[in-house]
Amino acid sequence: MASRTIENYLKQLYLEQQHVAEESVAMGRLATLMGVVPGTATSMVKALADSALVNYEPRTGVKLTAAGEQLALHVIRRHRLVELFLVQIVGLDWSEVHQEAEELEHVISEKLLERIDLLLGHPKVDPHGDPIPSAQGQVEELPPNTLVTCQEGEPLQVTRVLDQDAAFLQWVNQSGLTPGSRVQVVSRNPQADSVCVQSQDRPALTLSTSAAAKFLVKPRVA
Amino acid sequence: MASRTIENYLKQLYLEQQHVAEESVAMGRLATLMGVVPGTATSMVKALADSALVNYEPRTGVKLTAAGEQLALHVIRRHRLVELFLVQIVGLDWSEVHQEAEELEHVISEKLLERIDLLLGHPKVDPHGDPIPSAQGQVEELPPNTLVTCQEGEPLQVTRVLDQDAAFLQWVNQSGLTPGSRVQVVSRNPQADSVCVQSQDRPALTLSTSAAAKFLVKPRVA
DNA sequence: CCCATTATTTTGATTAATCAAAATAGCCTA
DNA sequence: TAGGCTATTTTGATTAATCAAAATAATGGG
Repeated sequence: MASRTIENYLKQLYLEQQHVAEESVAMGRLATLMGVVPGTATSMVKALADSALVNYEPRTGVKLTAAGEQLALHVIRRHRLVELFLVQIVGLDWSEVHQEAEELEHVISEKLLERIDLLLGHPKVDPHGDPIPSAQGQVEELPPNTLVTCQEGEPLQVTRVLDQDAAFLQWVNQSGLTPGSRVQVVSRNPQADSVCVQSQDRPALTLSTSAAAKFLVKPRVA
Repeated sequence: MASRTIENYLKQLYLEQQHVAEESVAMGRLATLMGVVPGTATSMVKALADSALVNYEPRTGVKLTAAGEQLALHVIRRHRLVELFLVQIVGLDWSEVHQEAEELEHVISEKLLERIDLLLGHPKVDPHGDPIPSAQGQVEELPPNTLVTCQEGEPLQVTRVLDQDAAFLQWVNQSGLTPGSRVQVVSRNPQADSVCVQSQDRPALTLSTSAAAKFLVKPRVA
């Protein structure tokens, strides 16, 4: 069985790959996510590569293999089921369950996990709206909602930006629509072919429908 | 915070001290309980002694300090509350919860623990009949039941033998009334000053009231 | 009272995960 | 194209927990 350190590296890699358009994750980024110095990430990733859990390109980055992704998905399944369990059955507040699940995800037996899954009625999403992978490691890829397809006023979080053009991404940075930022659609105007978006505490921002379609979003429960 | 290894050493020491009449636990015994070679136990115990969690007499044995006992009791509280939670709320079988609790006891937050305690209505004993220490580390020492004071027919487990005489202990070994064995009182005869006891699948056994009083027992829930 | 058996302690290595700091590679700019 | 900056990798140490095996102490029988 993978150590909890390995499980955490795989999990972070999976989550990072989700909303980073580039295929592979840079070592520095991984080190930051894991809260270790870069050298530690390098040596850990080499070990993961030896176990065929990741593909590692020195000086370029790291990417999960199919096996690594499966393992990551199982950890994420545990995490998200535990979160929902703690909210629904135990009655903790959804804001405190992430930290708790961070530990529990590594120690819960398969048996207990499936019992929890049953108790919750095989749920599809966790309290944050994130999808729960199946026991077979399949994720219900949420129908990719964008700033164009989502509901007006719904609290959202940007998950991914589908355009790699540098100038575009620079503008994204300035406008505060980077992955992770909290946004909501204020209004749409089909005649003007525009979408008005509010990002965090910034002034509202109007962009074209085609530009808005480049932003994948997910529902936010905060 | 103590590592989970330290928590486990302290827990084992506490449990062992419970039903061993001698004050201190021998190193070899501790090593066996922890599933490590004797040398490992020695070096670990030295570290515990440096942290003032145990008193260590080289070549004699080890004994929890007040601080060590407090820590042990907190671990045991976690363990037993988790066990009861898994049976009552999650619906696992009482036979499988020990293993599960063995892991969970180290990672559950104080908050979650108290929530579970509340959910269960501040219970006094776990599914095995073992008392649950309070949040302040107080144990309700169960009134010391013996083969003389318990109910006839009640399923019991021997917890302690109060006579250190070697010949007596040898006889205890032969008769199968060692700590941990499952017994029940078949009948008592005040006139004959005797107690008839059945131990596991052995033939029933009759001993004097004074001999029977040397056996501490606790209720068994199997 | 000495020796053999047994329990315990020492010693020296090992493994996983980490850090600090030096070395190196890649890339961009002047 | 030559520096120079930045990200990455190497190298050498460290810590916690462990084992194997040698050394040592205690105990009990002859």
